[in-house]
Amino acid sequence: MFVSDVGAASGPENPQGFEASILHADLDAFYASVEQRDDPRLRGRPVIVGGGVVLAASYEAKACGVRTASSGALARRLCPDAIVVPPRMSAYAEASRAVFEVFRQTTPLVEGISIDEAFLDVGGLRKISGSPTRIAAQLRRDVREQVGLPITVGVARTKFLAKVASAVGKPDGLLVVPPDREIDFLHPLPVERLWGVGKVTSRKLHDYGIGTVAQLAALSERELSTVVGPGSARHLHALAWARDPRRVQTGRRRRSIGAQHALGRRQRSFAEVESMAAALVDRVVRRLRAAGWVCRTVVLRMRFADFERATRSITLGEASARTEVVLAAVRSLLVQSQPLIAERGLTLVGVALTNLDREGAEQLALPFEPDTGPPVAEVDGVRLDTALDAVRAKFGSVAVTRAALLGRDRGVSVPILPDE
DNA sequence: TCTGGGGTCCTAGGACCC
DNA sequence: TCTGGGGTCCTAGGACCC
Repeated sequence: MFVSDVGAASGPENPQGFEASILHADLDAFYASVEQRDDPRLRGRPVIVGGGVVLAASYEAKACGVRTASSGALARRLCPDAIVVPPRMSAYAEASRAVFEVFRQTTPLVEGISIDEAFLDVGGLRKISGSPTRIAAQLRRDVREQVGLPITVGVARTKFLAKVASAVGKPDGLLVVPPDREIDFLHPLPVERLWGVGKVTSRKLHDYGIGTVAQLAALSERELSTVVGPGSARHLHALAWARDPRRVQTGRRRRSIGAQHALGRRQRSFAEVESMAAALVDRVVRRLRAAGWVCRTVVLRMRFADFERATRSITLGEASARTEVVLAAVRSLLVQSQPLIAERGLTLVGVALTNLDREGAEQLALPFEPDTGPPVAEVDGVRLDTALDAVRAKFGSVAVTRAALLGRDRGVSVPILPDE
């Protein structure tokens, strides 16, 4: 029904402004494909990346019903022949860099969405590189030849349609949605294809008798808002009628940076939790500094035995990338949350830094904190970097008062909270 | 089935300021 | 005794995505 190969794509295209010139390029089963590329024995066989939870499944494994994010136990039951390999994050990061290099050879207008997908605007390239469809086909060949990975590309007039097109075109495909076929393409699809419809919204819609995009589109925005609220209604109604004015944006800056660690069901002492949080802080501020950022808000993420989540946050008086400042904030949030943790049992602890900003070098020159070098201490089985020890040595504790964090007290001579 | 590790965006109430 | 309006920031939570 729709163009799915280059040969069929050479028909007349629409006038400027209505042209399908946005590409959504999405690597297929990315981590698993990298593994199959690097180990010939894995080719053609079901491959699962990750142990406890499936991070990626090759298409051979997907054929057995294995899905990303399903539990490893279930995956092995569904697909006993699958080869399970541990993730090699640095290999994926390297592959991603190479693929994005190909993207940028194609057009400077590249908006990265994640490690394995991006939008490309090729609207102005017709004279140089040909039609968007031709460019998309060439891009797929280039990625295959230069990086050795399969990639699916969706081509459409809007980002959302391009994204849906690549999802429908998978694996290893090219799908073009011509502007005059958009509604025909979109309306038969299940509502879950709409960006912003997950588990909760999907249930609400189905309870209301809405299963397809066409059914959703038939509702007035007002009626839809009684089902999903005004914000979602506006957004979903627009998408269902193929309205999506967002442009491809280069150089979008990130909003937060974080690290987290699942703890399992075993009861942990508060000191143990604290040590893990300190290790997370260590990791995340290193990344922060390596990127040349400072943060102003520190968020403690928690998940409990019943899988409910909670966050607690604190905004600093002054942006910082200093380990001891972030550590003190996290410590204070942990102390604040201690009753909650004691009552509900912690199964995940995470630290996120938001309100990010670029900062000058003077902020990064720190009195006692090497930016590199191995962690030197081990507390409760968690390796810490020297900064924490320095803080402990200096203050006898890594907790400072909230007032100090908020910048109302200056310097290091702040009152210290009791360690217990 | 029993759950990892990274993110984004939106909403809403309260504090605070003018 | 009765009592405005608007704006920004902070905090927390919810939903969603890969």
